[in-house]
Amino acid sequence: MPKTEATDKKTNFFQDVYEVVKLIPPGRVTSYGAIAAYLGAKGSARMVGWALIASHAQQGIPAYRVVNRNGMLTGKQHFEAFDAMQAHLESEGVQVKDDKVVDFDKLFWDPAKELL
DNA sequence: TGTGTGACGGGCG
DNA sequence: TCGCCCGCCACAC
Repeated sequence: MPKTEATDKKTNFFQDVYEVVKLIPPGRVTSYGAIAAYLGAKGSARMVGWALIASHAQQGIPAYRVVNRNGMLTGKQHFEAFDAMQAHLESEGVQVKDDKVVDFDKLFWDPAKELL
């Protein structure tokens, strides 16, 4: 046994979150709850947010495409720059107004459906 | 080992 | 409609 799965288990959770986030297509956004539900951890959306914080250590993780259920860029304060999150979204064609994603309902990307 | 915290979500008044 | 509380689970101290 190469490694203890019990210890690797939590790591899988973080990696799993990264995998889903990386699968989010440009110009689209999703919510923490959607990712949590897709991972089977429905109701534990906070864990997704926690994983996103750790995602800073990883590269290629478009965490700026992940917002809360209201479409608000609640995690922007955790970015290198407060406007980096909004800038990235606008760069992909996602309109952001008052730290909120415009037409969030249309741009919403549900991994449980799209990634089926 | 136990307590507190957190990039959330849903329910209730 | 707005605001508050509870639940949820992993991690840090």
